[in-house]
Amino acid sequence: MLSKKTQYALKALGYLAGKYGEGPVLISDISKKKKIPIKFLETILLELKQAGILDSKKGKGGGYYLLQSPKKTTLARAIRLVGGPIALLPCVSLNFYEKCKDCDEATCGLNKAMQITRDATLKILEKKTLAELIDRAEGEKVIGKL
Amino acid sequence: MLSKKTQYALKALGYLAGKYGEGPVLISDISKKKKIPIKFLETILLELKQAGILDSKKGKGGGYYLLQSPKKTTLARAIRLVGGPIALLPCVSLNFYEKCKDCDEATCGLNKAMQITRDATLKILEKKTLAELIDRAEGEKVIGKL
DNA sequence: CAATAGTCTATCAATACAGTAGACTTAATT
DNA sequence: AATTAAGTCTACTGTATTGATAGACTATTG
Repeated sequence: MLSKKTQYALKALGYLAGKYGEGPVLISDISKKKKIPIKFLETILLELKQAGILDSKKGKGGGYYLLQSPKKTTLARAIRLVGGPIALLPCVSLNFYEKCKDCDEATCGLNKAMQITRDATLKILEKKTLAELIDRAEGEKVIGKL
Repeated sequence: MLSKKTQYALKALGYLAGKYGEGPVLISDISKKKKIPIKFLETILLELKQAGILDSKKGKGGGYYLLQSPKKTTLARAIRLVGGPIALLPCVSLNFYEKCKDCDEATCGLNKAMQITRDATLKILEKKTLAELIDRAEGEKVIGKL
């Protein structure tokens, strides 16, 4: 399960994707439209900025916006940035690998099964992008432009 | 990420799969071989018994054993029993579904992406069984028999 | 009856998760 | 320069979940 934080992050990114090219979007706007507690959202957006996928402008007329076209950022990347590993076990994680103590990966059946699962999941999450997160009721105008 | 509990459960089940048909296996045996804290393991095995995938015998010569051939129990089932949902979001979970408040599943991009991911994951976990968890260094003798 | 082995009840510490408060900085507008 | 709008930073806090343990109890075998 993705944490609430990760869910909020993806929702917010989807919203920003729908507004890509329209300049900075207010935190409070995202918060209202996506029903995300504003203070929590602040910390999430900041984290995404520091990770280099968002940028922001301070002061009047400020807000957050995607640095790149929504199609440039995969869901796998977004999830990893705020939510950590995608794999089901540390010993099969590509980005957060940790060796299993007391079990030989070469012969461990669990390791192999989880590796295959991970590959199937990644095949999708590395292909899908923030553009896919745009709500189909709201974002029709933008989707064509990408 | 699977919880420690789920990992332990899968390891234990893999071990029992390797001993299928050899009678009851001691908790302490599983604990030692798979390096699982014995008291924690006790509660896990009990849970698996109550869920109907293991059975046990008390007293001398007792222990735990699989009720059915390892090939009869899928990894998806085992994971759900002790670890809960496999899907990444409640709103795309088949067994632990919860409606998203404030978001329409028909148009939500996130919902759709996570549904596709879930399907890919399940396609594997519903096919793989406890037999696949048998350590390839230990279980050679048994695998042929299944 | 003694020894063995699973079962039940209760509890605990540590961590992660979800969320909040408030002071502070930066930028645009008047 | 003053005002206002907006993001940034520091520091909490409560709750739930996770991972684990202790000890008494029950059932079975020889």
